Amino acid sequence: MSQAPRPGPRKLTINDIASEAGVSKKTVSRVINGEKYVNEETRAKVIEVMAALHFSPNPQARSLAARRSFLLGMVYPRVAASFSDFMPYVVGVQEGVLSYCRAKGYELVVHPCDYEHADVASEIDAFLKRAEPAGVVLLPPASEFTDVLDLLDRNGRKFVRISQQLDGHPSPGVGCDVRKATEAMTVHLIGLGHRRIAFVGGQTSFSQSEARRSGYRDALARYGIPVDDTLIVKGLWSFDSGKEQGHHLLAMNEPPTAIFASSDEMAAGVLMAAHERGIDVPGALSVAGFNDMPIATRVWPPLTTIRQPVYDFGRVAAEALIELIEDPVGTQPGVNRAVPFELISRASVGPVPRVGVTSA
Amino acid sequence: MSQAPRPGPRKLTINDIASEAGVSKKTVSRVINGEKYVNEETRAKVIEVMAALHFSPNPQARSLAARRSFLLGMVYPRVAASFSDFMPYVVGVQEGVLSYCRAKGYELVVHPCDYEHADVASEIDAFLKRAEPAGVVLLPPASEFTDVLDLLDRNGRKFVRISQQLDGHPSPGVGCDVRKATEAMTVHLIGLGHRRIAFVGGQTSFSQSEARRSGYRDALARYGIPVDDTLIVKGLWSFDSGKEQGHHLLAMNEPPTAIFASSDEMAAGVLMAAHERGIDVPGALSVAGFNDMPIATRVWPPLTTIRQPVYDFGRVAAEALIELIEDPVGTQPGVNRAVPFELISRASVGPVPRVGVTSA
DNA sequence: TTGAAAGCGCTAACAT
DNA sequence: ATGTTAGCGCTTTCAA
Repeated sequence: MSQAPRPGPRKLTINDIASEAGVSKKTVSRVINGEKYVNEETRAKVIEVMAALHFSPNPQARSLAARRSFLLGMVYPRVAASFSDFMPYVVGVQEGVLSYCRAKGYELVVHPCDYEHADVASEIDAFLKRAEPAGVVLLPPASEFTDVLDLLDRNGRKFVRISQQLDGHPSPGVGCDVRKATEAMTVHLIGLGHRRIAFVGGQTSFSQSEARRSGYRDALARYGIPVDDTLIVKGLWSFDSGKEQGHHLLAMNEPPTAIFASSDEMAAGVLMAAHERGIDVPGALSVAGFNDMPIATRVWPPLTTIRQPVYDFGRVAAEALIELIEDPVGTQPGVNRAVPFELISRASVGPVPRVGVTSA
Repeated sequence: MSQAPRPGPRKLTINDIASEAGVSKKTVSRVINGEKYVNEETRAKVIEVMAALHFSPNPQARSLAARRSFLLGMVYPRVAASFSDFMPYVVGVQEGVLSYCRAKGYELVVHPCDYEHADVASEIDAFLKRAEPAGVVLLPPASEFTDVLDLLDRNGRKFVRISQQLDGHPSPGVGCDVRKATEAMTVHLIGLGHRRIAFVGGQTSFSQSEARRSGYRDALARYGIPVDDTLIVKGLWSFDSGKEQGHHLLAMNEPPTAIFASSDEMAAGVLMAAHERGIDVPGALSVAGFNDMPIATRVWPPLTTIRQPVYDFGRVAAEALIELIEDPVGTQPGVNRAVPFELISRASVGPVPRVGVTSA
């Protein structure tokens, strides 16, 4: 019967390997940890015995004795139900982190958390106490909550932030320059002749919303285009809010010729609003998104957008974190690592329409 | 300076709590583990001291001494790059698992793995050896690979499968009856007058593809509709393959009036093919999907589909797994738990067109 | 380059 | 209801 509570052969320990290989347990330990000063023949013998017996050292015992954990933590928002545009971001980062930490012998403990309720900082702290990972990668929005960062700092936790605000805290940060990316997209639209460019931002509580908005403003300023505040609206990052704001903008007396939404999810919502109003995209309206999520190529027309290399975020963050853990003296704590973004041009953006015909 | 390698106050141990509370360390241990036979006053005192000192027991030491892990593992396919339709499934299950295992004091170690290369069974086995979780939740396709299940069994691992094939192995399984769900959707289409119903299945190597196909066949049989094999095609679960198969089907001399794709991703691809051919959905063609993923409501028209309660899969699987771990004698190993599916009716499916006009 | 002894922080087994 | 002792499987420290 499957999974019956049978005793099984007693689990192998380092002692079994030691006696089988004819060395002391300490020597086996040295081989396991790749230490220097082991005779190459001894090492080979030990490795051979371990392989033959399918031995694998007990990670908990190792952690206890060495006073170090072989676990890395990752903190991010719950994304299954709401907030789903963020899902590919989280998963991408997660796989990036794993690609590196596996190679370094760490496993990943995940901690999605609810940001609606309660005291997030102590919730995260409690997680760290329960799991005791060697370090933790923080994704937005936790990576941008000062009270979280300060608490972790006070408790001597090692962490790396993945954030749009690299210089938001004196701890290592990884991310793209979002302000610059937003500016690049806006310049792209201006280059196609657009002048009435609307901007659908996110909730102001997220600092990245602000970064995106200022990139938009800077680009307009650079080309001497006056900022029309009625063209700057706020969504909630969601599809529905994008649709709502799209309808709002397209119902204006003098509607924009281009709408730049600061997430693909919202851009898809804008697209839906245009469809519902019979407005041709990109003939009468250009729509741009942000993030290059899967949805960007699932809608019609596919979205021009900004790609953030989320997998790289994860890999680079894991790299920085493991450096911090394994070489706490050599590492500059506050060093940030910027990863380049990419403007992806697809069919949802085109030249400004010749005449002011934008609605049916 | 943030995250400097400072010594910090020596970490608290159970001994500190014991002396502070004026009891032995064993009593503290009893309180931590919620054991019976502790005087209520003593218990209260210990709890008070632990709270006051912000004490949290070292999980690694606990695991070592008690010879049990407080980690649960989760094995699933890598979904960031390819295969992205599966992402919400994985994330949903993950959050379901977490909702239950946190409540029970377990943390979750994740293991996305590549199924393209190598020996999956030993790859998973190596993960279990490195992390030594108390048990593991297997998602498809690992949950349907007999060699994986057999190896885990031989090694005395505790696991629960989330799978479409509940009776595919004598170990606990959680999932929906997919054959029945496919049948229900086909019957739904038949009820709307459709007779030429195409079916876009998945890769035959996945057993769930077969279950879905047979549900389709059964429904047709029940209504005395002959099976036209040219209407049964294979995709790769992906958007692109759905689009390709959609074009193929719609280019037929006598094209189907309804296309039932066995994933939303593929259904979205079919929709795209219809758009490209100027075929009105649902006026001239009905399109149904499977899974009720976010994309189902991001396309136009939104997809009629089958919802699988993935969060519940996760929660129920964690429940079953922890039962297996904590009460290995009382649990029936082979007990499966079916979770009900739901047919979600949206605008992509309508009555069969009056005349045979299906293309522009 | 190797080994012996001590102990990481906790729980099991057996007292009392 | 509580305490004592021994040890979980490994690494550290120090000696050889």
